[in-house]
Amino acid sequence: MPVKKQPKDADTVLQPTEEAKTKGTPGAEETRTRILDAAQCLFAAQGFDATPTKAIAEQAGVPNGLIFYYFPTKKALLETLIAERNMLPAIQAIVHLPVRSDVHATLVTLGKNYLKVVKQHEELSRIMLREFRSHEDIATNFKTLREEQLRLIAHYMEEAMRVGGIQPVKDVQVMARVFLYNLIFAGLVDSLSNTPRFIEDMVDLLLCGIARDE
Amino acid sequence: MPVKKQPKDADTVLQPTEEAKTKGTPGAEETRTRILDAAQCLFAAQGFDATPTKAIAEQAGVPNGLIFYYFPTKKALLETLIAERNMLPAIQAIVHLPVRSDVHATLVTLGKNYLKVVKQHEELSRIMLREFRSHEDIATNFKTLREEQLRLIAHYMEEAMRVGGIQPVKDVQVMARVFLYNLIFAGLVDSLSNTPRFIEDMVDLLLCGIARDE
DNA sequence: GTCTATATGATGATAGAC
DNA sequence: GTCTATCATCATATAGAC
Repeated sequence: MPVKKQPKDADTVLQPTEEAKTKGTPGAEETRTRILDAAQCLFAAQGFDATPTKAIAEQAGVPNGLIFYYFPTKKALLETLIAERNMLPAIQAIVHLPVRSDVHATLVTLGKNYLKVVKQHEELSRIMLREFRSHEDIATNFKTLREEQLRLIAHYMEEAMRVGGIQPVKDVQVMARVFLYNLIFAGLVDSLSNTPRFIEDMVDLLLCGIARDE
Repeated sequence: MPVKKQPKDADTVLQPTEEAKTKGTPGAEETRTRILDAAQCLFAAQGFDATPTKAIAEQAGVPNGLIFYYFPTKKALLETLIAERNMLPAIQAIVHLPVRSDVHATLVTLGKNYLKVVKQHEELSRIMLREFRSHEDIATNFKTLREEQLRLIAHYMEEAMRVGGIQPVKDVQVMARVFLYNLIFAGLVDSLSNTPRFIEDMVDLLLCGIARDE
């Protein structure tokens, strides 16, 4: 059975195989990662069902059979991707940045950073958006992720407006939701509106034109 | 070769087969429709690649081989679905409704009607959202559809605010886009926020709290 | 137009040598 | 851990009887 770990950070490897220690041999961990990388890339581009394990093996540079040494089934490969490569930590990092007194600028920065994170996790996000109807666990993960993001963003917005001295016109929850949904859709579907301009316009709209260029 | 028509409205059938005229025999057109219905249902639930033609045939109550009498390939079946069952006419009907002097109420009605149309075309919309990355023609169709909807909604909003005597804070284009993207996402992904309350809150936010209960 | 039987190829997964 | 060869299954699509 393969070593199943949650390598959040690299370098936290438990027992780097003897060969990997001494020579340039790939090592089990790197092979596993290469398979995951290839699967992520292909699942995102063609979808889970349209991607043969053979294609994954080819892109990873390993024989087909080796995939099933590291993952019991093709589906487990998908589930591992979703479980191990979570974008939530990156979002948390963003909302821990300090807010400035300029609310508009703060929210625009938040939007740009958020879109940056989505782009960095684009393949995984696309996979989730595409497969969450077929796979219960992905649906759950996706939903939880959205709720967590909503919570974090709403909290950040609240803080930003408190510091900026702005009385929100409406519940911040609604603002956060409109903000989040638009950025997800803009980032994952309508790549054309993926411009800084769109974010500024949206924040402008959310803030009702006030607090601009404070 | 099968009769390829674009039955926008029913009853526009060209030559109802003799049997269909006289007896209760299904008739070619109905068989074709049943296959399309089954495909639509299954593609939406499991995805195109995960749906065998055999499953479509079973759900339609026809033998597997008959599918390929009406459609040359499985992919053609998908393309026919997208081409023949377009939701744009329904959207056009919505934005031809008269605007009232109460802008808030007008936009809330627009939102509710839009969500209703999306729900009526839910299966097709889900298919588009899921498959547009793999099929060029679906991507094009999807994009065009979004742009058309954006145009229609922006125009309708402009009219609503002109009649309501409200000076829009920002470009109506931005408002329309935020409105549309949120409703698509709410309707197709986050079914929980698919509530009248969400629409009202969103319109409230878009209108900056003004024009409420005029 | 409808149905049965089947060709042909690809797929996920396994066995076992190294 | 890595690799080759292969199994069993199921997929799309076709041929041809009715």
